[in-house]
Amino acid sequence: MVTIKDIARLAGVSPSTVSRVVSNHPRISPETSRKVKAIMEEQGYHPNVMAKSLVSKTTQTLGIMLPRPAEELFQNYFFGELLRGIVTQATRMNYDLLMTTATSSSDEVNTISRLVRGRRVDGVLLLGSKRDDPLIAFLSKEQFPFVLLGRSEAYPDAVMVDNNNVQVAYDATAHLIAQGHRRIGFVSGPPDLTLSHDRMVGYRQALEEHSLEMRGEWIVEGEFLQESGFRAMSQFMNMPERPTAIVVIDDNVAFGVLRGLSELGYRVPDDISIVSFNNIALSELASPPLTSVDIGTYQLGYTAVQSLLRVIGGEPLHQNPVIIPHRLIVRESSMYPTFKRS
Amino acid sequence: MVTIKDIARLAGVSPSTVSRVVSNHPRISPETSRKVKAIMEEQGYHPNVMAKSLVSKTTQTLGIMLPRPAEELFQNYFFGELLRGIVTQATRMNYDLLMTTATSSSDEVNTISRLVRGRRVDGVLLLGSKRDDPLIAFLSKEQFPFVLLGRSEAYPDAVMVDNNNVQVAYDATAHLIAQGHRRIGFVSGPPDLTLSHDRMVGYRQALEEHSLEMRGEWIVEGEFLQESGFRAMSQFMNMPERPTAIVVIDDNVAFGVLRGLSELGYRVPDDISIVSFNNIALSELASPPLTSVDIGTYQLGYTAVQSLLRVIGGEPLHQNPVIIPHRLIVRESSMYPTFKRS
DNA sequence: TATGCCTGTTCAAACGGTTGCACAAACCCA
DNA sequence: TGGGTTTGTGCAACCGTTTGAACAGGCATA
Repeated sequence: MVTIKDIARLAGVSPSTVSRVVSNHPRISPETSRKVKAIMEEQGYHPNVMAKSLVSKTTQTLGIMLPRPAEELFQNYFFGELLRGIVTQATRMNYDLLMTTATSSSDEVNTISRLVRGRRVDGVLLLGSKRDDPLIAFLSKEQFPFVLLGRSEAYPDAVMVDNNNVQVAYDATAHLIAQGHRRIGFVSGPPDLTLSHDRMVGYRQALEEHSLEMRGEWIVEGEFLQESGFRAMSQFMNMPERPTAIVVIDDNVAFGVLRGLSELGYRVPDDISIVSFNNIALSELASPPLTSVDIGTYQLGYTAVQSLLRVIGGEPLHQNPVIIPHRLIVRESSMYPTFKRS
Repeated sequence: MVTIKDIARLAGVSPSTVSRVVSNHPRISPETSRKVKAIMEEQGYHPNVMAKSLVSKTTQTLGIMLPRPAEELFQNYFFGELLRGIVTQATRMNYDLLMTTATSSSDEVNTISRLVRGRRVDGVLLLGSKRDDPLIAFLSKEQFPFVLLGRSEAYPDAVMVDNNNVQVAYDATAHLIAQGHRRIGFVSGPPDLTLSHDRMVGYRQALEEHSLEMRGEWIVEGEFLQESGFRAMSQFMNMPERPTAIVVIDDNVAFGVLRGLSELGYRVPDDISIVSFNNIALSELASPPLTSVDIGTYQLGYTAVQSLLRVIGGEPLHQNPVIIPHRLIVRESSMYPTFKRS
């Protein structure tokens, strides 16, 4: 392992001089700089990152905490796209990414506290938030830089990047109503997630504003898995008065819904219409192609990193939360009247 | 920031004693240990990771280098599942994961050299390998612990975790032959990837052994993207003598193939049969469900971490490369004769 | 009672850098 | 020509830990 001292010795200067060459200190003579740089190059010297951050108290690393259970997340295209946004922006800004996950949810705070108090990272990105999230509580109390990809009611001062998920769900539901549907169901995600909650609120709001019936049995809560969608369908379709359209919390779940319906012998959108959220690449390739709300997943990740770096740098935020715009992409799965007419 | 010195002062002992309490040194009296631990707890003390690794020369961190272009990878379910295997095993073994990617392919070696020479990580996981990969060359030369998720001909001593991709493709192709197909095409990935190369070899081997015709125009190379599959179809289906079955490099690409065929008005498997690789969760939900080779993606990631930790620990490897078993999952997309008969 | 061995703790150096301060040499200008 | 300023470099302290060596006191053994 070649260190700064080795370079110094070989160049016949002191370690401090080498250090200053590396950091382009203005008072280094061009000649020395050239000589030292040549030797560094020749020896393949890179400053030891640990030593550096020990004195600079900065790591050029962002922590990303995968929520529990991580399994669910990984099986979702959504995650890959989000991660892409995160990695792209972090790399561009010369930051590395440290990924951790806890082995159990009771271990979550411990895991992050290791990162934070061990000064392992300069800031933390929280992917998704529970409605009462101990991680947010911890990071707030520690006054450690973090950004929440999502929303927290309990900590309105937390820096957040999110969609307006109430509006997102409202738009999706309103679209179905505009298509003539009057009985609309909702396949939701885990109820303790802010995301599920917000979308549920939007769905309810849309029904209410149009004075449509809201039935408890038309709402099913599950996971972000295809299975959940699949199971929800056997529940729904056995009802005497079943919905004619369904809002689904996530495309992945919607794939399960489609499969469930096809196994039960129903056709989409003729027998029942579907809209879902996130608009992953495959939505377009489903049969039928899924109507879905594009929530700007890549931009979500990208922006979150941007905000986090701002927090770390102590720069002011223009606004909080940052709301990423969404857009309803209408495809065949919800083209009920039009489709039937044609 | 509370340091070991603060704890020492509050407990009325020396920093070395605190350090020894943390590491459960046998010569610490139970009483001291109790006292110090109480104070650590009260102060929320965690050892500074940087300082620790500066002296221990170990980081408890694994680097994972995302290949260029990262975009392609992220759009693939395959990646999420692989990452899940990696994260799970790393977390279980108390290692963190550092993700980097290069901004350009010329920057790849630089990026990894920063990690390696900066002693930022204890070992590196290389996801996928090009046939002549400068990263492998670099890591080999540096004698830095790394594991290749894939295969390298140029560096047979590198530690590798891989499928037998020749056999994988052979099995898939042989299955089509067994179904009665005689004209079989291949939609491949980027030719410089070992993966594409190996699967191409397996495909060729199967054809050869059954004395089937091998036509250059029946082979198309593309990216791991749906678009590639889509485009390949317009090429194939315009040929006077087109294949009756196609082997596709990846499920994601196969989705594009399916869409292409459906837009051109062909039915699968009646008009043309499809088999592909990786067996991502959605293969089952495609229409028709995709025949695909399950390559044990999760296990691939999981095992790679295991191997890497073994290399880092200087433990002997039982075998190299470690070959993860695969299994052909036959679904409707290749059920040509059966399907037609029924 | 002197000797050696535990036991529990402290001391100080080391890990590989950064940086404020000191200082010598060169330069400038009156 | 002498004072002040600038320029280029070195010294030494410091970041927060670990760890080998030293050491003081207690205990057992001969």
